[in-house]
Amino acid sequence: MRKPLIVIAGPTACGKTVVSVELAKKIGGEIISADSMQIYKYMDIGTAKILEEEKCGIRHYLIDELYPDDEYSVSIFKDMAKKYSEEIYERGKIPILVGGTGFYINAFVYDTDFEETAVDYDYRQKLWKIAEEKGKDFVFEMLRECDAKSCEIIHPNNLKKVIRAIEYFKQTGRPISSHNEVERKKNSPYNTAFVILNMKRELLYDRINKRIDIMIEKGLVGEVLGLLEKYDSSLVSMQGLGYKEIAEYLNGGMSLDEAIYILKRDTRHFAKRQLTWFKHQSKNAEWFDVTDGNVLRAAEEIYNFCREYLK
RNA sequence: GCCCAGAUAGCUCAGUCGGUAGAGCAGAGGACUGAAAAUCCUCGUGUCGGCGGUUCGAUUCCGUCUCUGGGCA
Repeated sequence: MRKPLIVIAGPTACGKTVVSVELAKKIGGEIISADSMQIYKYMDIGTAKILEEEKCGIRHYLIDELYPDDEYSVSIFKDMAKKYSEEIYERGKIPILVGGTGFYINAFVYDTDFEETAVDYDYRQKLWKIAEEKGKDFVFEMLRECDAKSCEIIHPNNLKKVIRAIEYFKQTGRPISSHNEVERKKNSPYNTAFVILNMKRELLYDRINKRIDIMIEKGLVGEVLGLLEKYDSSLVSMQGLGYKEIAEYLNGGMSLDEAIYILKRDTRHFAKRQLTWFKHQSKNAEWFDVTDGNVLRAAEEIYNFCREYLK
């Protein structure tokens, strides 16, 4: 018997947080955040992190658990999420995976195997340097020697992925392309009610723009300033939307207006990428339109949809 | 009122020594399996301001009108 699991996904600013709390109340669920940025402490305004009072007593996991200079990745997420979900089942509750990081969600839902190898940062650095000196194509040809199949899948310009594929081969002696093929065919160990929230594009973009204005009003600049006093701007956490743009403004790279313009634009682009992911990578998902902004109605409909999976 | 400079894609602009046009941004679509809020790929027809004239042919040259900057009064 597969264990019940609820997933609430959707693009940024579509209202996942509020809907998920409503649903958790109805079904006796606890929330696990599938978000690559809300995991970090001190990054509150820019990540639109849920406030304590908004949690309504519902337990939330994987929020505020790491420091901005801690390592975080799909693999770490999956392990932590798995640990928490088991605790939730033991307590007789239902885990609700909520977030916009589709890659993380799939890793958990399909229990993707990331093997035991550690990330080899030095080797990545070395390959990055080779690319700088001899060009991306040179590194791409290096990949061809160990994993020709990946060369058909990965674009030569996508250095990051080319390097990861080479790193994977170095560590395991097997091509990442065949590993991916196996993982992709996996069946989920969960009986998942996969919910995706969406709304009219125009409205979504409008909400994103407004949300960023509110972040600025709430003091995003001060938050980033505080982070920069303690942490390096090259950290992965500091590449998050809202952090890298404001950091650039604070470093004198652009005006505040420019930074805000770019932040809004890039967040819109990000929302589009999320939607593309869900559209094609989230199989058997049920889409719910929340254009009308009626959270209670949405929660009710989603509740009815989920009940099937909880029997 | 006079003089100058503009008016071309949603925006900023390039260009056509006369053969109906192209960049960046916006926008749209897509990929993705240990950096994912990351990384990468694809997509550009629009009365070339209006009306006349010259010409086989005008967005391009000429005239005129309208609008927008700037200058002089």
